[in-house]
Amino acid sequence: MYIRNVLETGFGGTGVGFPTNINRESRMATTLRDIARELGISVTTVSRGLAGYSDVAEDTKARIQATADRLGYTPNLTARRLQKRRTDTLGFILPTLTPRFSDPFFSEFLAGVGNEAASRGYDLLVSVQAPGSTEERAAYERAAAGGWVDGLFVVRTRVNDERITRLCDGNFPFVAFGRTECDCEFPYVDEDSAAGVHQIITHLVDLGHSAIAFVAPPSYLMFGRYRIQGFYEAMAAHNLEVREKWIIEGDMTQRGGETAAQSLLALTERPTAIIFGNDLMAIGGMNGIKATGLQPGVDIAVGGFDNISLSSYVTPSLTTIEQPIYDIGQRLCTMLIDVINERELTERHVLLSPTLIVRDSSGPRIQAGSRR
Amino acid sequence: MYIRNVLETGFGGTGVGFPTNINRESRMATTLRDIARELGISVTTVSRGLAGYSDVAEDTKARIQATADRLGYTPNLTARRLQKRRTDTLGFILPTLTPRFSDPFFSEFLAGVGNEAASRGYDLLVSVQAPGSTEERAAYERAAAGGWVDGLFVVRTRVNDERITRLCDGNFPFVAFGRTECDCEFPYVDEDSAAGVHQIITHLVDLGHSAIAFVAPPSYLMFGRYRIQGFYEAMAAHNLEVREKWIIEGDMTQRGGETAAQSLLALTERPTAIIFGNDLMAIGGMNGIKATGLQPGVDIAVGGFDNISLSSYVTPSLTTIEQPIYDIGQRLCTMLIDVINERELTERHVLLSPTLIVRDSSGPRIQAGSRR
DNA sequence: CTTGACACCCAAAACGTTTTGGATTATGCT
DNA sequence: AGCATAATCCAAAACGTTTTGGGTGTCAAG
Repeated sequence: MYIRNVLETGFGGTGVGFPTNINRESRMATTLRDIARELGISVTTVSRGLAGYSDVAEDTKARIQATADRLGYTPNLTARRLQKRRTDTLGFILPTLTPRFSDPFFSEFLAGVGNEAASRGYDLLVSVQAPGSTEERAAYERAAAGGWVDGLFVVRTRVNDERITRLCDGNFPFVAFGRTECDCEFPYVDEDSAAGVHQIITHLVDLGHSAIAFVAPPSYLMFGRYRIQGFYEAMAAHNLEVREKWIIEGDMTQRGGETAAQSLLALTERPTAIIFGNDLMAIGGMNGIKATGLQPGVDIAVGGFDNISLSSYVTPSLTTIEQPIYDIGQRLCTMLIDVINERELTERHVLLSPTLIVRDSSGPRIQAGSRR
Repeated sequence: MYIRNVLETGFGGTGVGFPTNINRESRMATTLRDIARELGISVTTVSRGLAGYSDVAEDTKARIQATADRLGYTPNLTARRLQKRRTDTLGFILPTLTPRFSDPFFSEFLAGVGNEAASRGYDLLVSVQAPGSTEERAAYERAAAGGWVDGLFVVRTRVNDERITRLCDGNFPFVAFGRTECDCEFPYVDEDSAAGVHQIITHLVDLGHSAIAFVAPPSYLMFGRYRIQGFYEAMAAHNLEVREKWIIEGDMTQRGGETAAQSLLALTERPTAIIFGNDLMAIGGMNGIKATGLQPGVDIAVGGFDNISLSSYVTPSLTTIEQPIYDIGQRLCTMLIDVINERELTERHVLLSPTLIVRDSSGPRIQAGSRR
């Protein structure tokens, strides 16, 4: 016999290859039609009644509501979305460097975005994809064209970020945490990383340091770029020499910070201070320093970036640059909702001034002994 | 004039009150119909062609694919979902105690779930809601009935968890991280918390401790309950006296651990060891201990729970009970997908045996001097 | 020259909602 | 009575996809 309606080959779309769902009979949700049939009125009236249109008599409204409650009616979101052509959902594609990541950055950002979204009646669709992967590209593609979400958050912007150019081209609503190098104009919130590095270097110089190393974030990330740039500028502004060996690119993890610190301390000419591109690396770095028998905050000054909630709890507590990720998430969320609803943004480009948080890891004033 | 079709009153459903979307004309996505019209064939054939049915001539398939690519076709997921009656989306309602949370637990769990989901072609819908709030209830209601998601993760199970009873009643696919006290049967993964506490207490007893305090997780959380219970049992097993004053309920945050530690050390009869209900509290607690001039790991032994990635980076490094949250997330995700697709689970109830990770915070063997 | 088998295609229905464009009846006003 | 107005209600279309239940033409075997 000739078999039809059976999927033999691969899939064309983005669907998934699971066996067709056997009828889950126990879960027959009640629909508008059920209510309508029950009351002997039309589906239209039920729909409009529930939606509160003045079109429907108060008395009818009440009866509709009553049977809706009795039958345990919940609107089918998918159908609603199809008709309204909006999903009331915001998308967020997590760029995880390592599959097994655990970056407080994300949970804090998610908290800010999530709380704000929830209070505005939006849901959050999260997808985890390796940055630059084809899967990531596919996810953005799907987002931009498939009615997957109403708008997107782009985080950890990259230098020449193809995600952004793609979304700009497609004219898809999105907001970014961070800037990028491209011609297109888009709403973003960013922290002035260069200014942050400047502050921390000034702080270290004030403490008497001049041999300052930098464990940089990956340079393909825009904020990495800015921080590195800021590092050079600030060093120049203080007339300090920059040694190329004292600049190492880290991978944003504790382990990365640890190994970076150790390789810096293995140099014949050691720095007296190390700035890390984020707190996670700084915390790992301090461990690396301890492992070589030195004390961070005493023998080596350490500075971080982000002020994650744990940085005040490590020992020594971490001198760092505050980055209010939660607030940024919240703010970006309201911005995105405004963009989606085509409201004018009061500010399309927000550049936050960082604040230095001095704790113990930068240590006390040192003798000018190590000056060169 | 009488105005119609304008929403004067509130909404009936779960919709949101934004102005009706002004036609975003620039974003007219191409549909199957566009492709069909272009090729002069039917929508059916286009759909089946893209889906790879043998129903369609190879040549036609190729032409369909070509124009689909040319027109930049992406299937409308909402329409697909409505028709297929499945969303290929898994739901996750984050119970955040404080609005401004930042718990590595969630980011790690999200990573595990998210990676697994992505590789299986599922998306993740995340909502942030305060535990026990009406909004949380509404979110679960919507999930269970509205075709919002295909299945749910329930985390941080509570004693007598109404979320679980509700989902069981509704026969909705879900899996839980943790058990609960109710009659219903459901798939879960949990760690044997009681056994974990047992291990850590045995470790402390081996080191010579007998005056052991416990900063417990909230007792309305099921794992809190188990850990408290385990504490009593283990103490009894070692013939150690439990002082009620040495048991404090914490709020799972660093700050909570800090204040708990300080109030324990303010007692006239001090414990020599403190076990914290999670690593976050333990890290905060160690700071509290330092603040009173004592050294954790030297004057006071400290144990945690979870083994978050930072616990090996604090000073002293934290002795704790490993809880492989990432793996649990991954495992729960495959379980949930199996449940959704009505496959038999190989294991419906997984109870993981914890492993003790000894680091510096539990300190060396002490004199039996403080024995009573 | 039938008769199947086969390869390819399609119209219509369905999913559950909202919107459109009236229809129907009652009410008040000249 | 005649006419506008108000108060309710509703059938049908639409959203974009997949599934159902066929149809049509070709070719080889009888």
